[in-house]
Amino acid sequence: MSADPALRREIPDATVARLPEYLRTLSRLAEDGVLSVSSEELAAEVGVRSAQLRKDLSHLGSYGVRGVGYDVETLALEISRALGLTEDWPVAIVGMGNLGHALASYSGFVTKGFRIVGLYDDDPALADERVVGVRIRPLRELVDHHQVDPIAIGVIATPAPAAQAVCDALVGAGISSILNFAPAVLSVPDGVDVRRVDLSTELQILAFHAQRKSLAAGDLRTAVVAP
Amino acid sequence: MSADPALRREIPDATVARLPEYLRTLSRLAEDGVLSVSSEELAAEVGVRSAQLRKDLSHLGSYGVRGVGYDVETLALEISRALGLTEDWPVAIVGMGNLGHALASYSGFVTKGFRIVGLYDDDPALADERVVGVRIRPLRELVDHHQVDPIAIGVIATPAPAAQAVCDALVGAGISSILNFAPAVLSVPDGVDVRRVDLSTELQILAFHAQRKSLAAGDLRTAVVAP
DNA sequence: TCAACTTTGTGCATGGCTTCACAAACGTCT
DNA sequence: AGACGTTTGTGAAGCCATGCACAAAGTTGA
Repeated sequence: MSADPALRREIPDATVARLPEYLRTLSRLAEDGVLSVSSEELAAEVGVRSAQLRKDLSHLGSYGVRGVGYDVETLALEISRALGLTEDWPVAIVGMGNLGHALASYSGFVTKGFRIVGLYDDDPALADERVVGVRIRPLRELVDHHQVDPIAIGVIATPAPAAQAVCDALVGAGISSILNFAPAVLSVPDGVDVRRVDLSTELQILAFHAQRKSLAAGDLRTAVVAP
Repeated sequence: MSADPALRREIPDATVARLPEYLRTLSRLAEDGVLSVSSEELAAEVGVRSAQLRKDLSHLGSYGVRGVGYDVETLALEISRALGLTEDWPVAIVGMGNLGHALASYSGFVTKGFRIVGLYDDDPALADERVVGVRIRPLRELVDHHQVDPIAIGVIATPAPAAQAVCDALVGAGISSILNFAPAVLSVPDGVDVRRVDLSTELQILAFHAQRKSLAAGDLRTAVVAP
């Protein structure tokens, strides 16, 4: 017998990025009372090819039954395990402006797997306000909090100029997983993971494709440029 | 002489996704009074390899000077042109809960290139409220608005169950670029671009890496599983 | 029990992206 | 004017991810 492949082998980043999507869809199917799905059906729901789905799942182990498909509950559990969602991860949000408030009350957060344990902002106007049952505190209190009740993931929702300083504070406190909503590139030591979510980057990518479409749709600008 | 490569050749998706980052960094350098950068310097700022930066830029044309580097202003302008940001794109946001409010007042929006022209929500409690100078209206008024004053990009910030219906409404009105913040996979006809930003997906990816780190750091779970 | 049918798991080919390494091109200094 | 040092732009190689196609493995029905 071999050990769980999820814990031994390397899972490609591209696969990891798709697992949350599979999990979400499986959860919805489970709620709808669906007991079993084929790779073809699940792939159609998620919007990927069935071969890709099967290859992705093969990195976790072999949880399907040939001729039948996958048991929805089992597969959801195995993906949860692979992602590390069988226990809750404590999350702190720094920067409680509009975005911070939105994130704190976002339903996705309450989803199994994550728990908000700290909200931080140095603006005195926000001090002691409560959001989803957690009190907003000044950032300097984060270190003490982390020592008593460890924080696994730090979310930065401050304006861009403050982001690096906040990041340094988080890293200094010993937090090594950071989700950054500020439009800034953070420099961190090795071993710290940063993921960035940036609204304006996404808009700009959409603008690029929109421009291509409008040019392709008979706009004559290319012809004007060429002699 | 050939026409602008940005308008004739295909720019790889991976490159397009990095251009906004280059542009943001160049804008910051320009504000700091920097006139010229080498690919090495700019790549270090952005966090990519210099060879990658040069290859990315080569898809736009040849705007560098050998032995010197790139003129900051010129390069910023050319990237703006390639992304289609030399004119403003009208944006509408649907769903004005916490997230919608945060997006509307997000500074990234006001950045050159985008302009909020419509805010929509069917909740009567929000009707006629003004955010950043724009009045919130019921979604059914979007079609009329779009006919008078075209909307290029639609942003969906509703809860997941409403997302597909809102998407259908946007597509029906003739909008073909959509940014989706709801945790749902949208099905759209060919020719419509959808980009999704999902908080919980990002958190789950972080959780995966955090778990790997904690396992690698001497946790004995793998040893227990193996015989 | 056995044949027919379904669906998984995966070797292999294909395509795209990243990285390397270097010639070509430019400025500078003598 | 010419040699030298620097930096770009790009062919070529390597790497990773995707998609194809099929054998293996399971179920169903007779």
